[in-house]
Amino acid sequence: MRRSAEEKAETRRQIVRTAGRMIRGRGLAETGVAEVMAEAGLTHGGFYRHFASKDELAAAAVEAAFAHMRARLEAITAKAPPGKGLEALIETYLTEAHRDQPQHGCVMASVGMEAQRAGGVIQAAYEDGIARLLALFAEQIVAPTRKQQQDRAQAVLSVLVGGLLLARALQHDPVESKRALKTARAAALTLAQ
Amino acid sequence: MRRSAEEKAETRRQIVRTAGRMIRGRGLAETGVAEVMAEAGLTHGGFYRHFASKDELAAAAVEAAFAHMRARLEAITAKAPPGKGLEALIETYLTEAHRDQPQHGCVMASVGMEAQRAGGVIQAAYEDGIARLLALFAEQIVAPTRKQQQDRAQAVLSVLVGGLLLARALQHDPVESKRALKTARAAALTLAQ
DNA sequence: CTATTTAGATGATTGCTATCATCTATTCGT
DNA sequence: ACGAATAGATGATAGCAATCATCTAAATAG
Repeated sequence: MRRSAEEKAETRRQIVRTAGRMIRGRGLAETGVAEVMAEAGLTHGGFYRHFASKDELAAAAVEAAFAHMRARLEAITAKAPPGKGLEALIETYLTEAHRDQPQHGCVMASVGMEAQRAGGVIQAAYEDGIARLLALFAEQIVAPTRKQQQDRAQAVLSVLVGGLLLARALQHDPVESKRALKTARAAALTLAQ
Repeated sequence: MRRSAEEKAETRRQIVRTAGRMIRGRGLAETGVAEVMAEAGLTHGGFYRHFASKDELAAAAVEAAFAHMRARLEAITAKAPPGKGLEALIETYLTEAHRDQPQHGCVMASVGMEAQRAGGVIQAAYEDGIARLLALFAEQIVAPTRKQQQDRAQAVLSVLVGGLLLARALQHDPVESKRALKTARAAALTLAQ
């Protein structure tokens, strides 16, 4: 059942999208090739027509997830009033929706250490994604020097990720978890300036 | 080759300690029962004399790792000059040593989301560990009200974990990685007051 | 001192996962 | 239109991991 080049590319995108969701939602090791293919409406056999290995799929998924996030964040800063871009980013990141849906959220918060430990192409895609994310944050920060912009971007990203992780860890106590989100939002704003 | 009750307890401690190291260093899914036992100087067969399942071992390992960390951190605050306890905690957490040795470090930073997703006893041990860690931090924070103490503890823990994660993600660029540690230390100090 | 218990070793077993060989139906180059 | 190429399906295969049955030698109860 051969498909056209365009159909193949769309299939590939679909596989990558599905893998990205599953990896963030269930973890790298817990996501199997066959499951991804089934979820994408295919069987496991055709997988290797698209990827040389599970690792290459995972790397593509990490890359795509970061790219998708950047696109969303850029759209948000574009819509925000001038000078309020970073605030908008912070508000978007530290929400209950993001806490409750890791499968659609930040790779760093869902599979950070796993991607790091994986090594090879996965780690490379992860590290690249982080670097670009940092750059995106830095752009939105007003500071006297470039160095200070970058410093603050690092600080802000740190609280965002740590705050989200903490909010998830406290999820069994909804009040406490919401508090963690709120506290982290305030902290991020403080560190931004 | 039956052992005395004392020997058995020591063997168990050894298994838990080994598992804690391996789980933090390599990940939950990547750590096998047989490997843990081998690393502990035993064969895989005796495992079920000590634990009902891999999950129970993992839960025990998470709990022990948190307990060990609390003990270390409490020792550090005890040695610090009065009023400087939190500063000492921050300095200890955000070091290159901690960045480079996840197998001896904070569970939240090494297997946070994995433990969360695992559910059951592992998740329970993880969430309990976080709660106690937060309490330990709160104790060291000087603030007008208890609520403010807890808020700041949440904020500080968030930067610590996020900062460590970021420093690890930037490890390929040692300068940038050290900068992330330094920035996060400064941010944590700011948020503490 | 003997009988019973059991820590740990050995060796299945079962189930899952990544990967690959082969098949088939379709599409594209010519 | 026709033959080569290939996307995806079907169906192995190989390896690994968790769990368990059984065995053994030592320790403890009586």
